[in-house]
Amino acid sequence: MPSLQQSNTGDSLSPHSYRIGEAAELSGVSAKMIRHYESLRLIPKASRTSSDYRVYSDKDVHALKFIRRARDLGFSIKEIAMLLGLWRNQRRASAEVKQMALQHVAELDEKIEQMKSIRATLAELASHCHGDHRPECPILDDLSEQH
Amino acid sequence: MPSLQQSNTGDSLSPHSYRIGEAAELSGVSAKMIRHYESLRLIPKASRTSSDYRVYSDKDVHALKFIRRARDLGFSIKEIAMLLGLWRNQRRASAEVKQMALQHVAELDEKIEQMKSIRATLAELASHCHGDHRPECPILDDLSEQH
DNA sequence: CTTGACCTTACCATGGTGGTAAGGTTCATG
DNA sequence: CATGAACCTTACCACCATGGTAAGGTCAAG
Repeated sequence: MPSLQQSNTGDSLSPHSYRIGEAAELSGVSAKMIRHYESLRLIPKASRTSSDYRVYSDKDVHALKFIRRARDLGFSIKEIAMLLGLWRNQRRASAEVKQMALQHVAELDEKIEQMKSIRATLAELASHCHGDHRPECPILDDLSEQH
Repeated sequence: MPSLQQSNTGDSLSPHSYRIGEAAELSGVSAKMIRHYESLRLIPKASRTSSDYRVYSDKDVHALKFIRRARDLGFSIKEIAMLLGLWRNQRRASAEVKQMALQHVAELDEKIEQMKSIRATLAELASHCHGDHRPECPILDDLSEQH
């Protein structure tokens, strides 16, 4: 009975309250990870009902979506902590954000190049492998050679 | 003093014995990881000196190099376990190996595409960000939008 | 005999996520 | 009002691959 249900009267007039499961569904971040992010102090401690259930506002859900999106874009938790700081900060300087994004792009480029190179090596090895019942296999031969 | 040093008489006539540090240096796999691989049964338990030091042969070092190379090519421990099995197996069938390699190539392709897409999104966002002292920042705006 | 470089085991950390167990709460239905 | 389903709570353990540290044993050279 305490406070939570704000009467589902159909109107979605601003700040609803959500329990963790609803917040998870709305934000796309699992309940598990919401608690985890709280423990990492990525998001503030949620307020609680009298029975200790976590309560989230629309604003909280919004922040969770922000995090979700940033994770999808490959930002680490630490980077997201910084982005959230800049986001919440009124006098946020776009320079910092841009710099982070560009650095991230550079890191991605490096990883992509690495993976492409590995991919090419593997594909090359596979192309020389008969792939039948015969024991000869250039892939294993390559692996067992001295590099 | 027991048994290990096989007299460094310059000749590299076959199976030398190595302690874990040497095996690590020769194979490119850290001592830490050699022990780890042993605990995972990826490699057989090393024989020991009377003072419990692990002892490795040239053949062992060769296997470690195999593992190292396979890791460099992005194979997981489980995959490497399979590859090692096929490698050590006389009647190794190249079909299995080729199939693993090609599947790995396909997974790499998928990951590369994902990363490229993320990279493009980020670069696009960054290109619209002034990157100066102004607070406007399309990157943060995108992150905080509903997706 | 001491010193330093090596080895041993056993533990903890990372990052991001999933699972499970054991218990409390809320609500609808019988 | 009692029961059960669906939710919530905390506290653990797991992955994968790797690095670190601590506390101790061993060995060769000085």
